[in-house]
Amino acid sequence: MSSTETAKPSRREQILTAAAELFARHGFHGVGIDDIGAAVGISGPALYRHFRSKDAMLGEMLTSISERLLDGGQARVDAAADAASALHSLVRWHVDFALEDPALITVQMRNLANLTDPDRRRVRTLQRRYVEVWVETIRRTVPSADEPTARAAAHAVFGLINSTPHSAHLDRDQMASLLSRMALASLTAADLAPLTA
Amino acid sequence: MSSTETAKPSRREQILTAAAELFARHGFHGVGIDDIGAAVGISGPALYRHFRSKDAMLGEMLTSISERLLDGGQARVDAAADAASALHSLVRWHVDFALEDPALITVQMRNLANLTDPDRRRVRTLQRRYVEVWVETIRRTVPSADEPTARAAAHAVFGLINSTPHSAHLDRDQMASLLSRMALASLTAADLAPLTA
DNA sequence: ACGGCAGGTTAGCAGGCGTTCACATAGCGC
DNA sequence: GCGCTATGTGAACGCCTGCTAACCTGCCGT
Repeated sequence: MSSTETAKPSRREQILTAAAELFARHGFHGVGIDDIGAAVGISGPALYRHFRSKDAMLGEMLTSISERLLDGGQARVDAAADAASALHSLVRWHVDFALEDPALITVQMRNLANLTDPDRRRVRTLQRRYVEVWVETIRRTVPSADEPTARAAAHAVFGLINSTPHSAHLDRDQMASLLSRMALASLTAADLAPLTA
Repeated sequence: MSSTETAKPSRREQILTAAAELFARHGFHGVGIDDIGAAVGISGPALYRHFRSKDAMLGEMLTSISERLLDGGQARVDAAADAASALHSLVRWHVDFALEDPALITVQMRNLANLTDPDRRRVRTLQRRYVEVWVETIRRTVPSADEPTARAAAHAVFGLINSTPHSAHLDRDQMASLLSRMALASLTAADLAPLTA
């Protein structure tokens, strides 16, 4: 009874974390099964005691991150009093997530193409739903934006926030503050759909 | 004398373009030499008449894009009358570039790690200089931003603009307008460095 | 007319990769 | 104590991939 629940996440989670780091740095195909093993102190084929295949690791990792992102985002929006604060906490949620786990965010951005077909379908569905949460929230705060514009703006903001890993120049709090402010400011400019700049 | 210069860019450029498209979609390691050949109508090893290796293709492609980005950006800044219009045309330059060649931008964002060591050094140097152009321009327009903040903001804006390939919901002009406005708006929020949001 | 070269072809090799196999061993319920 | 299960190991296998080799061919300058 000393540690019935805290001790469980050991190996599997450990492997996933290490693999995420490696995938983020070298790309899925740039990382060997032996590299992942070495990163957690075991060697090579031992990983197959925990995962069915290398693809399964990526699949599980991307599925879980997409689910967490969607659930957390939805929860923040549901809990918000008004549209403006919904958008605010949605931004804050994504920023915190990206700063908390830069490797995972990077993998999700870059390695969708390396998923197995069924895995890719599942992840894309989750991502689409997450985007939908954003689109709705954006349109509630910036009513003059039509739907395609809001969608494009959402993707652009994801790009802005997810660019985190490439610049560690600031400490976490400053970075979070900067990214949040930039994201929100950029979204307020997402109105006036047509007309050249 | 009929076509001494316009006819040359044929094969080499053609291959590079096709390879960029494939690398962007499947990742460097996810694309075979045969795939690239097939994409330009020749088959497999014929590519070695034009490039020394697969790495050399990526190297040349990333070096050239980094040079074009830097030169174009520098030129826009030099030609600008004041700081504000310098930033404006810098944004416009990058946006146009990203919309013109989404595949190249994607490859540059994602496949730095797959470069050969010497190639990576050269590309990183070029990228650093490009970032420097942005940092200086940002600091001239937003004087209250310190240098690390300006640098982080520049990276964030790159992320915002380069997210283009993932969303083709809008036509080119609308997309260019939207991204430009979002980028500029986000940069105006890059002041007030510290203090939590 | 012709020799050479730019550019293409197919066959084959060597290395690396994901995966499996046969085997070891440590903890643990009976 | 004993066997079962969970976990790890090193060797081996088969495939796939980048690259080279040997050979072909049409164009272009002289």
